[in-house]
Amino acid sequence: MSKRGYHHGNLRQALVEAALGLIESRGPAGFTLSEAAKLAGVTPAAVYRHFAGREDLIAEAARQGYAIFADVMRYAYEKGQPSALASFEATGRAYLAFARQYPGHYIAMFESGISVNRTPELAHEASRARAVIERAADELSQHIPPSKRPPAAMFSAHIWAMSHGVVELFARNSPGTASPFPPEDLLESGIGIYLRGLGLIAPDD
Amino acid sequence: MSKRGYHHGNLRQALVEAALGLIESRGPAGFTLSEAAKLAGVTPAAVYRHFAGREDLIAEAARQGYAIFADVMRYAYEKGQPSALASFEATGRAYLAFARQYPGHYIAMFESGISVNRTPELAHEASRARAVIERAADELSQHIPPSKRPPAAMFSAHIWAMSHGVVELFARNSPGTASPFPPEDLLESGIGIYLRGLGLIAPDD
DNA sequence: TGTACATCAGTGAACGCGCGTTCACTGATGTAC
DNA sequence: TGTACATCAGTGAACGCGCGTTCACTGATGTAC
Repeated sequence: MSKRGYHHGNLRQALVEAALGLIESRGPAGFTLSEAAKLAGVTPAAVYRHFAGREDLIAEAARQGYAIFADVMRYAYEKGQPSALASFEATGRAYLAFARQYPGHYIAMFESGISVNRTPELAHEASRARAVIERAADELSQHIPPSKRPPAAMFSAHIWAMSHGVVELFARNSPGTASPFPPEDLLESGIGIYLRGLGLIAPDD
Repeated sequence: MSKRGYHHGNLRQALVEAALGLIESRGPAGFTLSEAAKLAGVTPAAVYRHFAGREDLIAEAARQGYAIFADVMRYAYEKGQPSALASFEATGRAYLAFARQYPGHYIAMFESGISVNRTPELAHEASRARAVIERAADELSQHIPPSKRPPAAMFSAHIWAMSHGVVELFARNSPGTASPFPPEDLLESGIGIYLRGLGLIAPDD
């Protein structure tokens, strides 16, 4: 807002933010290159100075989302240390917190239909995020007797799936469906029951 | 295919099926009224003899999806009777089976962005499906001591969330992400661990 | 400090396209007599 | 069985629209001297 004139200053980032706003308020299909340009106060053609096209803009929005996501998860993980259990639970909560706090990013990442391998940068950030969850799961799995220990990647997948399902089904103001419980409670209790099933927390809470 | 001529015969259903095919192969955004009409061998204008518009066609596709879904779930439920546990597990499996067998319907129902309350018929079928899952959860919850029994709606929500998450993250040929495990195994083991956490199946497999 | 100049971010007009939707129409079908 | 007629499913042309993308351009900015 400070600089006004022929040159924008930081159009690239302004476009990403406009795109995120549109995606958040109108859904992945409601996003339009032209409208993002208009929101940024610029002609559609100007977008091509910074991005190869429409898809490329979405990919960058998703990349920034994965970057934030990975940071948030890692922070939660570290805060839970040295307890493997606390770390694991914290990353689960962080997942939901991220989805609520950055809905535009979340949609760009998971609902826009763009491939995680579209650009190397995007793939890199995505795998960084995945690595945090898997490390948390791996440490936790050390506390299960090896004989009955499921692969760590499997229960990180379980938690990821439940988190994602809660977000998609119950955390969105999805039209017409009222959530029966606060999504935070739903996820927290779900993960709790799951961990009890793994013998990682006491059955008699 | 039997009747060819000026009148189509059963254009309404043909349009729904064309729409489902498009949604399945191109995603919810790739669906186009004009293209569905073309696929059905008809002018776009003809669609308006049977539907109020584009959205209305999608809503009908979703409605048919919920109708099948409810039937499939109920069948699984009944097959598992009189064991509450077997019924519950069967509905979980049926969820995934439905998603795989009717991908077009699944997308129309959960990813097209149309509200479940868009038409009374759609809302009706959707609540029928929900009722089956909730009944299965309710019966199962009878086997938990009342003092430590979570609301049935809560763990039907947990299972729904995990199922949906598995479908969205691991059961789609989602571009660029390879599933670490067969989704069926993932869901089966996830539900197993969860039920163990509720004390509904023995901790020692 | 002032001038000449290269750079390159953004303009504005234009494009071809497919979209959803409308409209007056046409002609196949089925029914009444 | 044959004819007249009402019905209404589908036609075909047209619409206005916003889209993503291209192109030659312009003018603000920053640098060299």
